[in-house]
Amino acid sequence: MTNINEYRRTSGLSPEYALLGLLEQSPAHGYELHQKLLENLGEIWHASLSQTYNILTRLEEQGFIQGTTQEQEKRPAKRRFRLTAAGKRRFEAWMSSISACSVRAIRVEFMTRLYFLYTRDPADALEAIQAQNEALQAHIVRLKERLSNIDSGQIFNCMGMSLRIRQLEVLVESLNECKTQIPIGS
Amino acid sequence: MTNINEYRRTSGLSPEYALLGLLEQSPAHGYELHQKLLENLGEIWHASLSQTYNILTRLEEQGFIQGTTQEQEKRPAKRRFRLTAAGKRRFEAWMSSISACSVRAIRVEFMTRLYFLYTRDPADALEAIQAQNEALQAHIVRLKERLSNIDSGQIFNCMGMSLRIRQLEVLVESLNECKTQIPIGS
DNA sequence: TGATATTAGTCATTCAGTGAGTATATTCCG
DNA sequence: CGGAATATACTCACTGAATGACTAATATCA
Repeated sequence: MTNINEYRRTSGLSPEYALLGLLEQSPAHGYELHQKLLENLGEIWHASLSQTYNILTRLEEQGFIQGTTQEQEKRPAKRRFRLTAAGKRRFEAWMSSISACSVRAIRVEFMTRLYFLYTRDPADALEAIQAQNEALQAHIVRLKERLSNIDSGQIFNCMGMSLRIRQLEVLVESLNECKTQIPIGS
Repeated sequence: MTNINEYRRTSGLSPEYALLGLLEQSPAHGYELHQKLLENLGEIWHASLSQTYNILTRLEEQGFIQGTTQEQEKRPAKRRFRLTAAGKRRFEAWMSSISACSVRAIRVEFMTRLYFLYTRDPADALEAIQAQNEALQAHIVRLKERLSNIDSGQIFNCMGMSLRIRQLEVLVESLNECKTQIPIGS
């Protein structure tokens, strides 16, 4: 039960979980992971190759993945990574969590989760949208309350907040539309 | 003409320019700047006090601001910052630039610029909205083209892109509404 | 009188993200 | 057939965003 370092902050939004998710599907080396990321989530994340390696290095230091070096005669060594038990736990915890209620977190992190949920079972994806939308709506209510407390003379604070609220409201609509685009078994 | 370091990348979105702008209004020390930021743009930026100091330190290293240490008997020294000529140039360049066409950049960076433009001359703010909106619309067109080139089997790439486009479209609407909320002389 | 808030700041650390560089193998084009 | 481009595979050093813990003094209120 080596759960050293297991509870770090839930990430400031990097493709970290996407990498864990890809590794959960099958072990791979960095270059390969970068390719898959581009292919499957390329419009969502924009990680450079070296950024990908950075994250992999960190994940290994934290014990979520483990790389085995494959020496190759002539060519430089490759590293094939696989998920550790701790990594699997981290990924699963993330899969059943809810994203922060910010436009970016939803568009990027939540969409990624949706992708992995969907590849397991489309029904899970629909459920996740439901849950996320409820969280979003609750958040919108809080923000509206906050907006009403801002001195209306502070027009830029008001505008900034209104703008944010409007974006979140549209996000809810968009997620509902997404539901209709996810093909389910039925 | 000391323009060493003058053309760095246009910032990955930190309250940097907000600080320059506040200093352009009048010299101040870090704590004070942090207060003003909270008051005037608190719903837009969320910089901690130490983050504010970090940025001030960097801006000084880069020669955009200059601090004079005021020794005080008993209390630790204060630093009062003022804008240098290079800092003034940097700020002005930013003031007449256009923000990146991302939701966050608009909600945060552009709104900040709007605030400073407005405090100078509300008419400038209206003009800036116009320019920014045109850039946004052009960007939306590009993104739509890109969307149409994504293999429609890549449903998550498609959804991510559609979502982003929708957000930007709403942003354009919102900015137009902002125009009506900005009181002008007339 | 003691607790708490305000003013004013430093320091160390983690993580995001970029750009340049290294090295080899394959493939394509003329 | 040779050279150029492209794909594979990765390292390193850096800037910068952001947080949290810490220091230290004064003012204020109960």
